Amino acid sequence: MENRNRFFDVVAKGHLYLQNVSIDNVVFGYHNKELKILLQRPQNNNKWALAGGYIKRTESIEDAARRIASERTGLNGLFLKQFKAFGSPSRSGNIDPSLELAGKTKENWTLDYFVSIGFYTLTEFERVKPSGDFYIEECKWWDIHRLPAMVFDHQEIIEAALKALRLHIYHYPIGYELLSEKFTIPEIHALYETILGKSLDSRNFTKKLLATGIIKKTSERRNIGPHRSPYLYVFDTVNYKNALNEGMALFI
Amino acid sequence: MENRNRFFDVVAKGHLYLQNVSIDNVVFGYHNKELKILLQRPQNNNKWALAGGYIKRTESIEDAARRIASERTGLNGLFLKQFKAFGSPSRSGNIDPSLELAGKTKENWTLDYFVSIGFYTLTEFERVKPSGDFYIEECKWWDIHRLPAMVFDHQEIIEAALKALRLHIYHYPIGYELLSEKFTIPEIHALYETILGKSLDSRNFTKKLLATGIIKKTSERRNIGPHRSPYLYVFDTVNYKNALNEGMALFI
DNA sequence: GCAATAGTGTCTGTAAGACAGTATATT
DNA sequence: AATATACTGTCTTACAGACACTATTGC
Repeated sequence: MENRNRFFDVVAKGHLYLQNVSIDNVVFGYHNKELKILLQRPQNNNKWALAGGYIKRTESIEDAARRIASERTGLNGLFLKQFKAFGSPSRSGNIDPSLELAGKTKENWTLDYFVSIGFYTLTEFERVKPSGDFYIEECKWWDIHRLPAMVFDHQEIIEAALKALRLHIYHYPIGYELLSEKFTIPEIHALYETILGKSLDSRNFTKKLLATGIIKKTSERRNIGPHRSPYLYVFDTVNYKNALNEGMALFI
Repeated sequence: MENRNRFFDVVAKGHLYLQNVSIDNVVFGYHNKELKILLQRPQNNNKWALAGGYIKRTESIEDAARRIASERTGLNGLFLKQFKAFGSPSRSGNIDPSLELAGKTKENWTLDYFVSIGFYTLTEFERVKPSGDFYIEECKWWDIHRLPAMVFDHQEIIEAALKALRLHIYHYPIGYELLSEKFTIPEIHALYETILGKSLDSRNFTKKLLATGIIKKTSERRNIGPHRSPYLYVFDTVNYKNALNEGMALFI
Protein backbone atom coordinates (compact mmCIF):
# COMPACT_ATOMS: atom_id res chain seq x y z
CA MET A 1 0.00 0.00 0.00
CA GLU A 2 2.79 2.34 -0.77
CA ASN A 3 0.47 4.41 -2.88
CA ARG A 4 -1.87 4.87 -0.02
CA ASN A 5 0.39 7.38 1.72
CA ARG A 6 0.57 9.27 -1.46
CA PHE A 7 -3.21 9.48 -1.66
CA PHE A 8 -3.47 11.06 1.74
CA ASP A 9 -0.63 13.41 1.05
CA VAL A 10 -2.22 14.51 -2.17
CA VAL A 11 -5.48 15.19 -0.45
CA ALA A 12 -4.14 16.72 2.71
CA LYS A 13 -1.99 19.22 0.92
CA GLY A 14 -4.23 19.30 -2.07
CA HIS A 15 -6.86 21.14 -0.13
CA LEU A 16 -4.65 24.11 0.45
CA TYR A 17 -2.35 24.32 -2.54
CA LEU A 18 -2.53 23.57 -6.22
CA GLN A 19 -0.50 20.60 -7.33
CA ASN A 20 2.09 20.51 -10.08
CA VAL A 21 2.23 24.29 -10.31
CA SER A 22 4.41 26.68 -8.39
CA ILE A 23 5.69 30.20 -8.44
CA ASP A 24 9.28 31.32 -8.68
CA ASN A 25 10.05 34.91 -7.91
CA VAL A 26 13.22 36.52 -9.12
CA VAL A 27 13.46 39.33 -6.58
CA PHE A 28 15.78 41.99 -7.94
CA GLY A 29 17.21 44.43 -5.43
CA TYR A 30 18.95 47.64 -6.37
CA HIS A 31 21.05 49.91 -4.23
CA ASN A 32 23.93 52.18 -5.01
CA LYS A 33 24.88 50.80 -8.42
CA GLU A 34 24.50 47.21 -7.35
CA LEU A 35 21.93 44.79 -8.71
CA LYS A 36 21.24 41.80 -6.52
CA ILE A 37 18.91 38.84 -6.32
CA LEU A 38 17.28 37.46 -3.21
CA LEU A 39 18.03 33.77 -2.78
CA GLN A 40 17.33 31.30 -0.05
CA ARG A 41 19.16 28.21 1.10
CA PRO A 42 17.07 25.41 2.53
CA GLN A 43 18.16 23.49 5.59
CA ASN A 44 20.78 20.81 5.03
CA ASN A 45 21.43 21.98 1.53
CA ASN A 46 24.34 23.85 0.06
CA LYS A 47 22.61 25.04 -3.06
CA TRP A 48 20.54 28.17 -3.27
CA ALA A 49 17.07 28.68 -4.64
CA LEU A 50 14.74 31.43 -5.80
CA ALA A 51 12.05 32.75 -3.51
CA GLY A 52 9.45 30.29 -4.67
CA GLY A 53 6.31 28.78 -3.27
CA TYR A 54 2.97 27.25 -3.97
CA ILE A 55 -0.36 28.64 -5.06
CA LYS A 56 -3.29 28.52 -2.68
CA ARG A 57 -6.60 27.41 -4.10
CA THR A 58 -8.08 30.72 -3.09
CA GLU A 59 -5.65 33.03 -4.83
CA SER A 60 -4.68 33.95 -8.39
CA ILE A 61 -1.15 33.33 -9.61
CA GLU A 62 -0.45 37.05 -9.31
CA ASP A 63 -1.70 37.07 -5.72
CA ALA A 64 0.42 34.03 -4.94
CA ALA A 65 3.52 35.68 -6.38
CA ARG A 66 2.79 38.83 -4.38
CA ARG A 67 2.27 36.89 -1.17
CA ILE A 68 5.44 34.84 -1.60
CA ALA A 69 7.53 37.90 -2.44
CA SER A 70 6.08 39.71 0.53
CA GLU A 71 6.82 36.78 2.87
CA ARG A 72 10.49 37.02 1.96
CA THR A 73 10.97 40.76 1.78
CA GLY A 74 8.44 42.00 4.29
CA LEU A 75 7.29 44.53 1.72
CA ASN A 76 3.84 44.96 0.25
CA GLY A 77 2.77 46.51 -3.00
CA LEU A 78 5.78 45.27 -4.91
CA PHE A 79 5.90 45.63 -8.65
CA LEU A 80 5.48 42.16 -10.14
CA LYS A 81 5.86 41.02 -13.70
CA GLN A 82 5.15 37.59 -15.04
CA PHE A 83 7.78 36.68 -17.61
CA LYS A 84 7.69 32.97 -18.44
CA ALA A 85 6.58 29.53 -17.35
CA PHE A 86 9.03 26.68 -17.00
CA GLY A 87 8.06 23.05 -17.14
CA SER A 88 9.67 19.81 -18.13
CA PRO A 89 9.99 16.42 -16.51
CA SER A 90 13.71 16.85 -16.15
CA ARG A 91 13.44 19.86 -13.90
CA SER A 92 11.38 17.56 -11.69
CA GLY A 93 11.19 18.24 -8.05
CA ASN A 94 9.71 21.07 -6.19
CA ILE A 95 10.67 24.64 -6.60
CA ASP A 96 10.21 25.76 -3.08
CA PRO A 97 12.96 23.54 -1.81
CA SER A 98 11.79 23.77 1.75
CA LEU A 99 10.43 20.27 1.77
CA GLU A 100 12.16 18.23 -0.82
CA LEU A 101 15.63 19.46 -0.27
CA ALA A 102 15.35 19.01 3.42
CA GLY A 103 15.44 15.31 2.67
CA LYS A 104 11.80 14.32 2.50
CA THR A 105 10.94 11.00 0.98
CA LYS A 106 9.84 10.20 -2.52
CA GLU A 107 6.25 9.93 -1.41
CA ASN A 108 6.11 13.62 -0.80
CA TRP A 109 3.76 15.46 -3.09
CA THR A 110 6.25 18.25 -3.58
CA LEU A 111 8.64 15.96 -5.37
CA ASP A 112 6.36 15.81 -8.34
CA TYR A 113 6.94 17.41 -11.72
CA PHE A 114 6.21 21.09 -11.21
CA VAL A 115 5.44 23.72 -13.76
CA SER A 116 6.75 26.97 -12.38
CA ILE A 117 5.44 30.39 -13.29
CA GLY A 118 8.27 32.89 -13.22
CA PHE A 119 7.73 36.42 -11.94
CA TYR A 120 10.25 39.08 -11.28
CA THR A 121 9.97 41.95 -8.89
CA LEU A 122 12.01 45.04 -8.14
CA THR A 123 12.87 46.64 -4.85
CA GLU A 124 15.41 48.83 -3.15
CA PHE A 125 17.38 46.24 -1.25
CA GLU A 126 18.36 48.39 1.68
CA ARG A 127 14.68 48.48 2.63
CA VAL A 128 14.49 44.73 2.87
CA LYS A 129 15.32 42.45 5.76
CA PRO A 130 15.34 39.06 4.06
CA SER A 131 13.47 36.52 6.13
CA GLY A 132 13.23 32.79 5.67
CA ASP A 133 10.91 30.45 7.44
CA PHE A 134 11.18 27.22 9.33
CA TYR A 135 12.69 25.36 6.42
CA ILE A 136 15.00 28.06 5.20
CA GLU A 137 18.40 28.17 6.80
CA GLU A 138 19.53 31.36 5.10
CA CYS A 139 17.98 34.03 2.94
CA LYS A 140 20.13 36.78 1.53
CA TRP A 141 21.04 39.07 -1.35
CA TRP A 142 23.52 37.95 -3.97
CA ASP A 143 25.20 40.19 -6.48
CA ILE A 144 24.02 39.44 -10.00
CA HIS A 145 27.58 38.84 -11.14
CA ARG A 146 28.53 36.48 -8.34
CA LEU A 147 25.72 34.01 -7.89
CA PRO A 148 26.19 30.78 -5.95
CA ALA A 149 25.44 27.25 -7.15
CA MET A 150 21.71 26.89 -7.53
CA VAL A 151 19.16 24.11 -7.48
CA PHE A 152 17.44 22.75 -10.59
CA ASP A 153 17.04 25.22 -13.41
CA HIS A 154 17.08 28.34 -11.27
CA GLN A 155 20.15 29.66 -13.02
CA GLU A 156 18.25 29.51 -16.29
CA ILE A 157 15.19 31.18 -14.76
CA ILE A 158 17.34 34.06 -13.54
CA GLU A 159 18.85 34.53 -16.97
CA ALA A 160 15.40 34.62 -18.53
CA ALA A 161 14.24 37.11 -15.90
CA LEU A 162 17.17 39.41 -16.52
CA LYS A 163 16.59 39.23 -20.24
CA ALA A 164 12.91 40.06 -19.73
CA LEU A 165 13.76 42.94 -17.39
CA ARG A 166 16.23 44.40 -19.88
CA LEU A 167 13.64 44.21 -22.62
CA HIS A 168 10.98 45.65 -20.35
CA ILE A 169 13.07 48.69 -19.46
CA TYR A 170 12.95 49.88 -23.09
CA HIS A 171 9.17 49.82 -23.16
CA TYR A 172 8.01 50.62 -19.65
CA PRO A 173 9.09 52.96 -16.89
CA ILE A 174 11.28 51.60 -14.12
CA GLY A 175 12.43 53.16 -10.91
CA TYR A 176 9.47 53.95 -8.76
CA GLU A 177 10.21 51.02 -6.44
CA LEU A 178 13.97 51.43 -6.66
CA LEU A 179 14.64 55.06 -5.90
CA SER A 180 13.54 57.35 -3.12
CA GLU A 181 10.61 59.62 -3.80
CA LYS A 182 12.96 62.39 -4.87
CA PHE A 183 16.07 61.47 -6.77
CA THR A 184 18.74 63.06 -8.92
CA ILE A 185 19.54 62.49 -12.57
CA PRO A 186 22.86 60.83 -11.73
CA GLU A 187 20.99 58.42 -9.46
CA ILE A 188 18.47 57.30 -12.05
CA HIS A 189 21.21 57.28 -14.64
CA ALA A 190 23.24 54.86 -12.53
CA LEU A 191 20.14 52.72 -12.03
CA TYR A 192 19.61 52.30 -15.76
CA GLU A 193 23.28 51.63 -16.36
CA THR A 194 23.33 48.99 -13.66
CA ILE A 195 20.27 47.17 -14.88
CA LEU A 196 21.36 47.19 -18.50
CA GLY A 197 24.94 46.38 -17.60
CA LYS A 198 26.33 49.01 -19.92
CA SER A 199 27.16 52.69 -19.86
CA LEU A 200 24.83 55.28 -21.31
CA ASP A 201 25.82 58.74 -22.47
CA SER A 202 24.58 61.03 -19.74
CA ARG A 203 23.58 63.90 -22.04
CA ASN A 204 21.51 61.74 -24.32
CA PHE A 205 20.09 59.77 -21.42
CA THR A 206 18.81 62.90 -19.71
CA LYS A 207 17.39 64.28 -22.93
CA LYS A 208 15.48 61.13 -23.75
CA LEU A 209 14.28 60.33 -20.26
CA LEU A 210 12.88 63.83 -19.87
CA ALA A 211 11.23 63.54 -23.27
CA THR A 212 9.17 60.58 -22.06
CA GLY A 213 7.60 62.79 -19.44
CA ILE A 214 7.84 60.18 -16.70
CA ILE A 215 10.02 62.36 -14.49
CA LYS A 216 9.87 66.04 -13.66
CA LYS A 217 12.26 68.48 -12.08
CA THR A 218 11.61 70.07 -8.71
CA SER A 219 13.22 73.25 -7.47
CA GLU A 220 14.99 71.43 -4.66
CA ARG A 221 18.56 70.27 -4.78
CA ARG A 222 20.46 67.59 -2.95
CA ASN A 223 23.47 68.63 -0.94
CA ILE A 224 26.08 65.98 -1.50
CA GLY A 225 29.31 67.58 -0.40
CA PRO A 226 32.05 69.43 -2.22
CA HIS A 227 30.33 69.57 -5.58
CA ARG A 228 27.68 71.27 -7.51
CA SER A 229 24.37 70.22 -5.98
CA PRO A 230 22.14 68.19 -8.27
CA TYR A 231 18.48 69.02 -8.70
CA LEU A 232 15.91 66.63 -7.36
CA TYR A 233 13.37 65.01 -9.66
CA VAL A 234 10.16 63.14 -8.98
CA PHE A 235 8.17 60.71 -11.07
CA ASP A 236 5.19 62.21 -12.81
CA THR A 237 2.48 59.95 -11.43
CA VAL A 238 0.06 60.37 -14.30
CA ASN A 239 2.58 59.87 -17.09
CA TYR A 240 4.31 57.05 -15.22
CA LYS A 241 1.13 55.06 -14.74
CA ASN A 242 0.08 55.75 -18.26
CA ALA A 243 3.40 54.53 -19.61
CA LEU A 244 3.10 51.42 -17.44
CA ASN A 245 -0.24 50.61 -19.01
CA GLU A 246 0.26 51.82 -22.54
CA GLY A 247 3.96 51.26 -22.95
CA MET A 248 6.38 53.83 -24.29
CA ALA A 249 9.46 54.02 -26.45
CA LEU A 250 12.79 54.76 -24.84
CA PHE A 251 15.78 54.23 -27.08
CA ILE A 252 18.58 54.67 -24.64
CA MET B 1 -17.61 8.79 0.93
CA GLU B 2 -18.11 11.36 -1.71
CA ASN B 3 -14.45 12.26 -1.54
CA ARG B 4 -13.48 8.73 -2.22
CA ASN B 5 -14.37 8.98 -5.89
CA ARG B 6 -12.30 12.03 -6.09
CA PHE B 7 -9.27 10.17 -4.72
CA PHE B 8 -9.47 7.55 -7.39
CA ASP B 9 -10.01 10.08 -10.08
CA VAL B 10 -7.03 12.05 -8.94
CA VAL B 11 -4.85 9.03 -8.99
CA ALA B 12 -6.15 7.45 -12.14
CA LYS B 13 -5.73 10.58 -14.20
CA GLY B 14 -2.89 11.80 -12.07
CA HIS B 15 -0.62 9.12 -13.37
CA LEU B 16 -0.89 10.38 -16.90
CA TYR B 17 -1.42 14.13 -16.63
CA LEU B 18 -0.32 16.91 -14.37
CA GLN B 19 -3.03 18.34 -12.20
CA ASN B 20 -4.01 21.97 -11.92
CA VAL B 21 -2.03 22.95 -15.02
CA SER B 22 -3.12 22.95 -18.59
CA ILE B 23 -2.21 24.33 -21.97
CA ASP B 24 -4.26 26.67 -24.11
CA ASN B 25 -3.23 27.11 -27.70
CA VAL B 26 -4.33 30.08 -29.67
CA VAL B 27 -3.97 28.64 -33.16
CA PHE B 28 -3.84 31.49 -35.64
CA GLY B 29 -4.56 30.64 -39.21
CA TYR B 30 -3.84 32.93 -42.12
CA HIS B 31 -5.02 32.71 -45.68
CA ASN B 32 -5.74 35.30 -48.31
CA LYS B 33 -5.92 38.37 -46.09
CA GLU B 34 -7.92 36.64 -43.40
CA LEU B 35 -6.72 35.93 -39.90
CA LYS B 36 -8.60 33.21 -38.10
CA ILE B 37 -8.47 31.25 -34.88
CA LEU B 38 -9.12 27.56 -34.46
CA LEU B 39 -11.83 26.92 -31.87
CA GLN B 40 -13.62 23.83 -30.73
CA ARG B 41 -17.08 23.28 -29.34
CA PRO B 42 -17.51 20.48 -26.86
CA GLN B 43 -20.52 18.18 -26.97
CA ASN B 44 -23.71 19.57 -25.48
CA ASN B 45 -22.29 23.02 -25.22
CA ASN B 46 -22.97 26.13 -27.22
CA LYS B 47 -19.82 28.01 -26.23
CA TRP B 48 -16.53 27.64 -27.95
CA ALA B 49 -13.10 27.01 -26.51
CA LEU B 50 -9.44 27.23 -27.44
CA ALA B 51 -7.53 24.15 -28.52
CA GLY B 52 -6.45 23.25 -25.03
CA GLY B 53 -5.35 20.16 -23.23
CA TYR B 54 -3.37 18.66 -20.41
CA ILE B 55 0.31 18.05 -19.87
CA LYS B 56 1.59 14.50 -19.70
CA ARG B 57 4.04 13.72 -16.95
CA THR B 58 6.57 12.69 -19.56
CA GLU B 59 6.60 15.86 -21.62
CA SER B 60 7.67 19.47 -21.25
CA ILE B 61 5.10 22.25 -21.53
CA GLU B 62 6.44 23.07 -24.98
CA ASP B 63 6.07 19.43 -26.06
CA ALA B 64 2.55 19.36 -24.67
CA ALA B 65 1.60 22.49 -26.56
CA ARG B 66 3.09 21.06 -29.74
CA ARG B 67 1.26 17.76 -29.32
CA ILE B 68 -2.08 19.44 -28.61
CA ALA B 69 -1.74 21.80 -31.55
CA SER B 70 -0.80 18.92 -33.78
CA GLU B 71 -3.78 16.85 -32.60
CA ARG B 72 -6.11 19.59 -33.75
CA THR B 73 -4.43 20.69 -36.96
CA GLY B 74 -2.79 17.50 -38.12
CA LEU B 75 0.41 19.46 -38.71
CA ASN B 76 3.81 18.92 -37.16
CA GLY B 77 6.66 21.33 -36.67
CA LEU B 78 4.40 24.28 -35.96
CA PHE B 79 5.89 27.49 -34.71
CA LEU B 80 4.93 27.85 -31.04
CA LYS B 81 5.37 30.78 -28.75
CA GLN B 82 4.59 30.87 -25.06
CA PHE B 83 3.07 34.23 -24.18
CA LYS B 84 1.44 34.18 -20.75
CA ALA B 85 0.07 32.04 -17.95
CA PHE B 86 -3.45 32.51 -16.65
CA GLY B 87 -4.59 31.46 -13.23
CA SER B 88 -7.18 32.53 -10.73
CA PRO B 89 -9.84 30.72 -8.73
CA SER B 90 -12.56 32.53 -10.60
CA ARG B 91 -11.58 31.08 -13.96
CA SER B 92 -12.13 27.74 -12.26
CA GLY B 93 -12.93 24.75 -14.30
CA ASN B 94 -10.95 22.98 -16.87
CA ILE B 95 -9.62 24.51 -19.98
CA ASP B 96 -9.95 21.57 -22.24
CA PRO B 97 -13.72 21.58 -21.99
CA SER B 98 -13.98 18.04 -23.31
CA LEU B 99 -14.87 16.63 -19.95
CA GLU B 100 -16.33 19.31 -17.80
CA LEU B 101 -18.45 20.94 -20.40
CA ALA B 102 -19.82 17.66 -21.53
CA GLY B 103 -21.65 17.62 -18.24
CA LYS B 104 -19.40 15.64 -15.96
CA THR B 105 -20.04 15.79 -12.27
CA LYS B 106 -18.37 17.96 -9.69
CA GLU B 107 -16.20 15.08 -8.54
CA ASN B 108 -14.29 15.21 -11.76
CA TRP B 109 -10.67 16.20 -11.35
CA THR B 110 -10.83 18.41 -14.37
CA LEU B 111 -13.19 20.76 -12.62
CA ASP B 112 -10.43 21.94 -10.37
CA TYR B 113 -8.74 25.35 -10.43
CA PHE B 114 -6.43 25.21 -13.44
CA VAL B 115 -3.49 27.40 -14.26
CA SER B 116 -3.26 27.56 -18.00
CA ILE B 117 -0.11 28.23 -19.96
CA GLY B 118 -0.96 30.17 -23.10
CA PHE B 119 0.86 29.46 -26.36
CA TYR B 120 0.10 30.76 -29.77
CA THR B 121 0.94 29.17 -33.06
CA LEU B 122 0.74 30.20 -36.69
CA THR B 123 -0.30 28.25 -39.71
CA GLU B 124 -1.71 28.59 -43.18
CA PHE B 125 -5.28 27.63 -42.56
CA GLU B 126 -5.99 26.11 -45.94
CA ARG B 127 -3.50 23.39 -45.07
CA VAL B 128 -5.43 22.38 -42.01
CA LYS B 129 -8.34 20.02 -41.66
CA PRO B 130 -9.52 20.82 -38.15
CA SER B 131 -10.19 17.66 -36.22
CA GLY B 132 -11.82 17.21 -32.87
CA ASP B 133 -12.00 14.07 -30.84
CA PHE B 134 -14.61 12.05 -29.08
CA TYR B 135 -15.69 14.93 -26.86
CA ILE B 136 -15.54 17.67 -29.43
CA GLU B 137 -18.67 18.19 -31.46
CA GLU B 138 -17.20 20.80 -33.77
CA CYS B 139 -13.78 22.23 -34.49
CA LYS B 140 -13.43 25.06 -36.95
CA TRP B 141 -11.84 28.33 -37.96
CA TRP B 142 -13.33 31.62 -36.84
CA ASP B 143 -12.48 35.01 -38.24
CA ILE B 144 -10.65 37.14 -35.70
CA HIS B 145 -13.27 39.86 -36.02
CA ARG B 146 -16.28 37.60 -35.62
CA LEU B 147 -15.62 35.30 -32.72
CA PRO B 148 -18.43 33.35 -31.07
CA ALA B 149 -19.28 33.29 -27.37
CA MET B 150 -16.50 31.54 -25.54
CA VAL B 151 -16.04 29.61 -22.31
CA PHE B 152 -14.33 31.03 -19.23
CA ASP B 153 -11.63 33.60 -19.93
CA HIS B 154 -10.83 32.41 -23.42
CA GLN B 155 -11.79 35.75 -24.91
CA GLU B 156 -9.20 37.39 -22.70
CA ILE B 157 -6.57 34.80 -23.60
CA ILE B 158 -7.13 35.47 -27.29
CA GLU B 159 -6.75 39.19 -26.79
CA ALA B 160 -3.49 38.65 -24.93
CA ALA B 161 -2.26 36.33 -27.67
CA LEU B 162 -3.05 38.83 -30.38
CA LYS B 163 -1.30 41.57 -28.45
CA ALA B 164 1.75 39.33 -28.00
CA LEU B 165 1.75 38.38 -31.68
CA ARG B 166 1.58 42.01 -32.76
CA LEU B 167 4.47 42.89 -30.49
CA HIS B 168 6.40 39.85 -31.66
CA ILE B 169 6.10 40.79 -35.30
CA TYR B 170 8.18 43.93 -34.75
CA HIS B 171 11.05 41.96 -33.24
CA TYR B 172 11.03 38.59 -34.95
CA PRO B 173 10.42 37.33 -38.48
CA ILE B 174 6.99 35.94 -39.32
CA GLY B 175 5.74 34.21 -42.37
CA TYR B 176 7.62 30.98 -42.84
CA GLU B 177 4.62 28.93 -41.67
CA LEU B 178 2.06 31.19 -43.31
CA LEU B 179 3.18 31.58 -46.88
CA SER B 180 4.19 29.11 -49.51
CA GLU B 181 7.87 28.50 -50.06
CA LYS B 182 7.95 31.15 -52.76
CA PHE B 183 5.82 34.21 -52.36
CA THR B 184 5.42 37.70 -53.77
CA ILE B 185 5.90 41.03 -52.05
CA PRO B 186 2.18 41.82 -52.25
CA GLU B 187 1.48 38.50 -50.51
CA ILE B 188 3.78 39.10 -47.56
CA HIS B 189 2.65 42.70 -47.45
CA ALA B 190 -0.98 41.59 -47.09
CA LEU B 191 0.07 39.15 -44.37
CA TYR B 192 1.66 41.88 -42.28
CA GLU B 193 -1.28 44.20 -42.81
CA THR B 194 -3.73 41.52 -41.79
CA ILE B 195 -1.89 40.55 -38.63
CA LEU B 196 -1.36 44.13 -37.54
CA GLY B 197 -4.85 45.15 -38.57
CA LYS B 198 -3.64 48.31 -40.30
CA SER B 199 -2.35 49.34 -43.67
CA LEU B 200 1.33 49.76 -44.35
CA ASP B 201 2.86 51.86 -47.09
CA SER B 202 3.98 49.36 -49.69
CA ARG B 203 7.12 51.23 -50.73
CA ASN B 204 8.41 51.63 -47.21
CA PHE B 205 7.37 48.13 -46.28
CA THR B 206 9.35 46.60 -49.13
CA LYS B 207 12.36 48.75 -48.38
CA LYS B 208 12.47 47.84 -44.72
CA LEU B 209 11.66 44.18 -45.07
CA LEU B 210 14.41 43.74 -47.65
CA ALA B 211 16.78 45.62 -45.37
CA THR B 212 16.35 43.00 -42.65
CA GLY B 213 17.72 40.39 -45.02
CA ILE B 214 15.12 37.78 -44.10
CA ILE B 215 13.78 37.51 -47.64
CA LYS B 216 15.53 37.41 -50.98
CA LYS B 217 14.41 37.83 -54.54
CA THR B 218 14.45 35.00 -57.04
CA SER B 219 14.43 35.39 -60.80
CA GLU B 220 11.04 33.69 -61.13
CA ARG B 221 7.74 35.47 -61.42
CA ARG B 222 4.22 34.52 -60.68
CA ASN B 223 1.67 34.67 -63.42
CA ILE B 224 -1.50 36.02 -61.89
CA GLY B 225 -3.61 37.07 -64.79
CA PRO B 226 -4.08 40.38 -66.57
CA HIS B 227 -1.44 42.25 -64.64
CA ARG B 228 2.23 42.76 -64.38
CA SER B 229 3.71 39.56 -62.97
CA PRO B 230 5.25 39.91 -59.53
CA TYR B 231 8.64 38.46 -58.71
CA LEU B 232 8.85 35.55 -56.32
CA TYR B 233 10.80 35.80 -53.09
CA VAL B 234 11.99 33.19 -50.63
CA PHE B 235 13.03 33.42 -47.02
CA ASP B 236 16.76 33.53 -46.44
CA THR B 237 17.09 30.55 -44.14
CA VAL B 238 20.23 31.69 -42.37
CA ASN B 239 19.10 35.25 -41.71
CA TYR B 240 15.60 34.12 -40.79
CA LYS B 241 16.80 31.66 -38.17
CA ASN B 242 19.27 34.13 -36.88
CA ALA B 243 16.60 36.80 -36.51
CA LEU B 244 14.37 34.27 -34.74
CA ASN B 245 17.06 33.64 -32.17
CA GLU B 246 18.64 37.05 -31.86
CA GLY B 247 15.69 39.26 -32.58
CA MET B 248 15.71 42.13 -35.04
CA ALA B 249 14.28 45.60 -35.44
CA LEU B 250 11.55 46.19 -37.96
CA PHE B 251 9.87 49.55 -37.66
CA ILE B 252 7.05 49.11 -40.11
C1' DG C 1 -6.48 50.92 -75.41
C1' DC C 2 -8.19 49.78 -71.17
C1' DA C 3 -8.05 47.86 -66.72
C1' DA C 4 -5.67 46.16 -63.03
C1' DT C 5 -1.83 45.44 -60.30
C1' DA C 6 3.53 45.42 -59.67
C1' DG C 7 7.18 47.95 -58.84
C1' DT C 8 10.15 51.58 -57.65
C1' DG C 9 13.06 56.64 -56.01
C1' DT C 10 13.30 61.06 -53.81
C1' DC C 11 12.71 64.37 -50.52
C1' DT C 12 12.07 66.12 -45.98
C1' DG C 13 12.07 66.28 -41.25
C1' DT C 14 13.15 64.30 -37.01
C1' DA C 15 15.86 62.37 -33.79
C1' DA C 16 19.60 59.19 -32.48
C1' DG C 17 24.21 59.36 -31.38
C1' DA C 18 28.68 61.40 -30.87
C1' DC C 19 31.01 64.71 -28.56
C1' DA C 20 33.48 68.51 -24.32
C1' DG C 21 33.52 72.47 -22.05
C1' DT C 22 31.35 75.43 -18.30
C1' DA C 23 29.11 75.94 -13.76
C1' DT C 24 28.89 75.17 -9.02
C1' DA C 25 29.93 73.84 -4.42
C1' DT C 26 33.22 72.60 -0.93
C1' DT C 27 37.60 72.46 1.30
C1' DA D 1 43.03 77.64 -5.87
C1' DA D 2 42.02 73.07 -6.49
C1' DT D 3 38.91 69.38 -6.97
C1' DA D 4 35.05 66.82 -7.97
C1' DT D 5 30.80 66.43 -9.90
C1' DA D 6 26.49 68.55 -12.24
C1' DC D 7 24.90 70.15 -16.16
C1' DT D 8 24.02 71.34 -20.85
C1' DG D 9 23.96 72.29 -26.65
C1' DT D 10 25.39 71.42 -31.35
C1' DC D 11 26.43 68.92 -35.23
C1' DT D 12 26.19 65.03 -38.16
C1' DT D 13 24.06 61.33 -40.04
C1' DA D 14 20.66 57.93 -40.75
C1' DC D 15 16.37 56.64 -41.54
C1' DA D 16 11.32 56.88 -40.94
C1' DG D 17 7.60 58.49 -43.36
C1' DA D 18 5.24 60.83 -46.98
C1' DC D 19 4.42 60.74 -51.59
C1' DA D 20 3.01 59.20 -57.41
C1' DC D 21 4.25 57.78 -61.53
C1' DT D 22 5.71 54.09 -64.84
C1' DA D 23 5.80 49.15 -66.26
C1' DT D 24 3.63 45.14 -67.53
C1' DT D 25 0.22 41.94 -68.75
C1' DG D 26 -4.25 40.13 -70.36
C1' DC D 27 -8.41 41.12 -72.21
